Amino acid sequence: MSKKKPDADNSTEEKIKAAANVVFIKKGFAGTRTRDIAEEAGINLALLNYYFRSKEKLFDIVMMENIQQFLAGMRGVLNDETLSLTAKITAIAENYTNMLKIQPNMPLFILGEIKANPEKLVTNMKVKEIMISSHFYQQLKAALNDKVNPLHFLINIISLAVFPFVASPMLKVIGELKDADFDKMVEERKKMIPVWVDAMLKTH
Amino acid sequence: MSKKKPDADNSTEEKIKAAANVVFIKKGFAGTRTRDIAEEAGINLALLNYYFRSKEKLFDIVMMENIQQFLAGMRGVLNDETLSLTAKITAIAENYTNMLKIQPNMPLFILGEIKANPEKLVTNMKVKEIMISSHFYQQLKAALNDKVNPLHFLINIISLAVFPFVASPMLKVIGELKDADFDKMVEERKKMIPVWVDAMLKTH
DNA sequence: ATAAAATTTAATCATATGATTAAATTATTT
DNA sequence: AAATAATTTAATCATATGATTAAATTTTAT
Repeated sequence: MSKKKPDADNSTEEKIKAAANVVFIKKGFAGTRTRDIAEEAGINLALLNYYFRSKEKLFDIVMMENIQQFLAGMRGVLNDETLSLTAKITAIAENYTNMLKIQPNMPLFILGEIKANPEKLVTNMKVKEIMISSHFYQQLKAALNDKVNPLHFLINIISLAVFPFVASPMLKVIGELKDADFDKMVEERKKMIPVWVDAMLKTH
Repeated sequence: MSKKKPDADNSTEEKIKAAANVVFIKKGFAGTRTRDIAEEAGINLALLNYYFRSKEKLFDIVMMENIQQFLAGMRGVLNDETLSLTAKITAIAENYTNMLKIQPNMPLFILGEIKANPEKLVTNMKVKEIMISSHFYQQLKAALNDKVNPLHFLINIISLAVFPFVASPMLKVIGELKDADFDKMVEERKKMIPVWVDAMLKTH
């Protein structure tokens, strides 16, 4: 039962998960071959099944850890009672942008897989509670005087921050953007999104 | 060379394309089995290859027609010189929303497949020309006095209109939305998006 | 050092899936 | 109606891919 290398992290298992993450995010579940994951991890195919039993089990684990990590990052900001609404929006936009600059393929991957299998999200994560019961959501509600469903603004903020990454291949064509130009735009948006959202809020 | 039924539209071919559209949009390229398309079309598998030679060829055709149809719908609005900028934004938001209510899975499908194969878009479509050289884009540029890249607002408008559909499975969980509630929100957004975008424009 | 346990591998299996073929059926032309 | 062309099908092929197995190797415990 004891580990081969109790001092190091369970390196093989982690290596497979990291490799799976890379390949799954790049190709989606259906497009991924377990052999690709094995190669990316520098191990044999059988070893993958030895550790994770099946492609789907491995996928579920990697997927869940991704979402968990994502929510963890956001949770702190959403419930920091010292931050004003505008300050929170700024922090959210920065959080998303910084994360997505590192993992630009994540949103499309997550959205695609949730669509393919919505019940997994419902069952395993408590996204709803984290969002709706957050201090941020209450501030939003207050700012809107019950005139508009706050969900609209949750959508708006996430849209403005995330959509550019989801649509980046198309934007690069339409706008003839190099990677550096895209980065520059995304940085500009970090600053402008809070201003824009403030202006939108004031229309109600 | 003559057709079996010259009066009717080439019904079998069209039936296969329609079926392929349904299945591809639902499952993506990798997740789609040609047998599923055949079944959906009510024909035999071999017939699919008889007409379209291969899965990929069929996919390319269906994909291109989708994008073409989409751009065609937008093109008229973008270049209608009688419409003010705000009127165009209203029309764009309505156009997108109405289209996406019928084909809600389209954006995720298109974005996913473009990511998997960006060069196809570049080669076959002239998205860039249609967008950047449009009357709409010039109006946007004028309204911004060269202070901000107009591309930001192209992104903003599309984000606000399209993202809710891309993220709908997640939104339905977060906001506990039934299909009817989601429809209602989307209808509300049709009216609010132009107001919001106006407010955003005025911040520059 | 030896035994036991854990890890890794090569080889193989079973199935799914894109594609082809040759024959049968249906429509069109003469 | 007969001949020709177009359409449709069942059967089959070839390959890709997820998974398993049994043996080899490496690590850990005694």
